[in-house]
Amino acid sequence: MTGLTFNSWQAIQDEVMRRIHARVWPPGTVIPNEADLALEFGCARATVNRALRALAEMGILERRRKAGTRVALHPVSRATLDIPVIRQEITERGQSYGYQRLSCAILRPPAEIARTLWINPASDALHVSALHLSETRPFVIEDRWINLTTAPAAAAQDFETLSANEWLVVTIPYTHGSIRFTAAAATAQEAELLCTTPGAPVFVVERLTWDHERTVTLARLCYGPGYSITTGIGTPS
Amino acid sequence: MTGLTFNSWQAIQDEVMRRIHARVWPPGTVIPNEADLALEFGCARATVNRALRALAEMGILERRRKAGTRVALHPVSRATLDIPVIRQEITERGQSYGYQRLSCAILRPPAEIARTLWINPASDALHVSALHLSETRPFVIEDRWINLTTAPAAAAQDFETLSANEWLVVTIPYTHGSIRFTAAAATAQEAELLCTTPGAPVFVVERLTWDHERTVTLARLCYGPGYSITTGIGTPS
DNA sequence: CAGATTATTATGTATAGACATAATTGCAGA
DNA sequence: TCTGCAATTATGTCTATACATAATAATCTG
Repeated sequence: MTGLTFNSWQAIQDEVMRRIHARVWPPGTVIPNEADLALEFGCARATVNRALRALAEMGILERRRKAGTRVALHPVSRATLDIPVIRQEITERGQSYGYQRLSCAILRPPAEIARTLWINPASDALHVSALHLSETRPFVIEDRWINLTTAPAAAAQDFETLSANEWLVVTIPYTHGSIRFTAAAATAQEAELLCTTPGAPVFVVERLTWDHERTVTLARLCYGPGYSITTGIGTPS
Repeated sequence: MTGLTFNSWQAIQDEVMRRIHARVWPPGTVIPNEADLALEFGCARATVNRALRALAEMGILERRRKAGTRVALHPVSRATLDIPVIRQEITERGQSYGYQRLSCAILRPPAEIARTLWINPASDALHVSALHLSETRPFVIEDRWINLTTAPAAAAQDFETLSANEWLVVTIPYTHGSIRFTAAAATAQEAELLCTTPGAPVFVVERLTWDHERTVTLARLCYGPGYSITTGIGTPS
């Protein structure tokens, strides 16, 4: 008996975390139910629910109706990354942003692109490639295909001064998507644009976005050597 | 007046999303307050709060006390990645897992490592390097330094059959940490271990974990060519 | 008029009670 | 014994009300 009453959901969260850390509730343990915990902590069940739900969202607890709440066996660390618009990514580092369009054309996409975008391989799509600069130095190559069925307004744009990256976020909303991170060797063309040598390791981000049932755009962002993404993990506490 | 009543927080969330998409509330708009929305939707304020809070966590809305709730200007896409234990990462792909320890020794860490781990450069730390295999093929090189002040029990382990990766998660808890993703060129040693050529692009993940005020471990995971991390973005809807 | 103080307001959170829902458990019938 | 239905149970959620808190707006004072 602690005798103390925890009256905020944060305090309850901390106490639950403390017990998990202290191995009072080792991984795999089914912890007492909400009603019992509420009684022990001297608070309402809703408050306990709030605390446990937040921990479940972080991947520390696993909850299932009727089965109860258990401490996750493999506490996978969950990292949330914010992927800003490229301009923002650069200006947030206190550097000046530059943009240079390389090409913009409506053309027949390669078979693989057509398949990924779920469009008829015989129909056209908008292809835009551009270079984003940080302090006059090349930062990232943007190679993008836009589904004109979903975003017909894109055909009227030339993306000469405004990047497709920015135009899309303020014009064509998306409901969901997927993102992929890889390391690749720079092609001859990429190397030249990024002022590096062919075969140099580049960080590649591929994004595919959807608006409900339709694909919006497929973007391949190719970051030069030295680029890294950093974020925090674990309980922000 | 819609006349319809939205009685679940999910329905309210959907309706708010619909209005944002339909540009009824374009980016930057301050939306009506919770009380008014509750009245309009015919539900309790707590229900509206639940819906809006979830959207704020996703980065779609920005909320501040008194100032109100506004639609985010730059809807940064937020991706949450689950970083599992390496064994799990491999077995979840339906492949067999193999482990091979390369070295394990208590020694004086390089200056940079000591600084990152916040330990006295004159004191020792535990260094472990290992190779994780997927279907007998090299998958990732683990190069790790463990702070023996925080995890003294690690000194008694030889990590011959159980990887430090797994031993740590079940033995030494951590409260928070940071993670970094980069592309790098394989060194001669890394190339040999990963059965590739020196200079080949490798995907590098660096993780530093803390337990309250003390560092626990610094791990560098070096994934062979072809490796990629994929995750979803946007509203899981 | 500047600066400090107070009022207002929107979000944040707690509570008690109720009902909804999913999933397990156990019982009953074939 | 196996199958299927029903009881149980823990989480999930909604409501109405209340108070806390932070930040802005308004007001008062030197």
